[in-house]
Amino acid sequence: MTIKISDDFYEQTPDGNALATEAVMNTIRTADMLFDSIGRLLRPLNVSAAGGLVLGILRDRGPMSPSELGERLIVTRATVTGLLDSLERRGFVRRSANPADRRGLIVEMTPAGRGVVQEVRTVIHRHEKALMSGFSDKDLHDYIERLHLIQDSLTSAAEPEG
Amino acid sequence: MTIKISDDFYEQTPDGNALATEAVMNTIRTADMLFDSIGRLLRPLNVSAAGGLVLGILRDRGPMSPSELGERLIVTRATVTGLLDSLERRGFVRRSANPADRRGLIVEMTPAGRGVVQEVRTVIHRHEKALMSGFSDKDLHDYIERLHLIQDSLTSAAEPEG
DNA sequence: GACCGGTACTTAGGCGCCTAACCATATGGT
DNA sequence: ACCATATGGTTAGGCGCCTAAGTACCGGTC
Repeated sequence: MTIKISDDFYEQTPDGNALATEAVMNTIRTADMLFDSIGRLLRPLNVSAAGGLVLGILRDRGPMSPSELGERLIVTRATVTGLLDSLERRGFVRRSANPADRRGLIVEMTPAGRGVVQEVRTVIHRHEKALMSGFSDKDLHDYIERLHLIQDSLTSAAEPEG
Repeated sequence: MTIKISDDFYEQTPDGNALATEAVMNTIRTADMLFDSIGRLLRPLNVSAAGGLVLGILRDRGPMSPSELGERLIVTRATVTGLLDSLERRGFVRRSANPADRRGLIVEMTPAGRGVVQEVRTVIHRHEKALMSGFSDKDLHDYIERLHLIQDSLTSAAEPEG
């Protein structure tokens, strides 16, 4: 990501569909705004949105390897290295050797991390609820379903012989 | 952006709403997948998604200042500097002095940029149309409307005294 | 005509993401 | 045992984004 595109953008070509274009652009733009708003919310807690996710996973699932974190976050191991560097610098997380596999590490939260993760969660869930307060449960359901359809469409497009 | 979150993620807190959380997470995830897919599509053309947008705007609107580009893209001028550095390195864009204002620059496409932008547009619009082919126009309309509602909600949350 | 606040762009530094390449270790097959 | 291959993590380099700070210039005021 990230780029939002003014509404007036992107002339159509003959083989396009203006509504499809608008749907795609607005999905990206909305997500970007959401992500930014979460980042701003978390800033006072000294955590990034991505860092908050790492802590949340660690809290729910307990200590795990960087690789497993990467799988859950759906990012590469290289990205996890960077996230952990940052979280470790802030004292929220600790890397230790995995006694069962000398290549591997085990990542666990420190007490400081444990303290911040609850705040992160509370703040974010409150934010999400407020943002979506204009939607009924049915609306949200339909909306989520459409997102899933798009995701499916993307997945099958990416791996045609999946 | 960017982070996608496994579905099983994020335990709820009492003042949250699981559907709202899911809606937010899936919006971000979907957008990220969309953005990635566009990036992959554009890679053979030697343009990034953001670069493609810059070229598209320049094509539709003609030469303009970096500041105006930033407004249209909704990014800071610093970001535009980087985008233009990259596009200029690839020979798609040229910066020249603005005779009317010695602080300012004018950005315009080179012939190479003009050549690539049509390809970019065709490829992306075809992609978007294919992705959304399972949706009726009404579906797309409703979907886009919901995205707008979320954007409005975010905007009013960001500037309470707007 | 000197000054001051605002505007245009760049630079520096940080985060999050990626790919490619590189160690170290693990593991399965012969 | 030995080698090929696979896996775990890091590093290097690139992109896109940001904030903060710096330089250059504009325009209006006194």
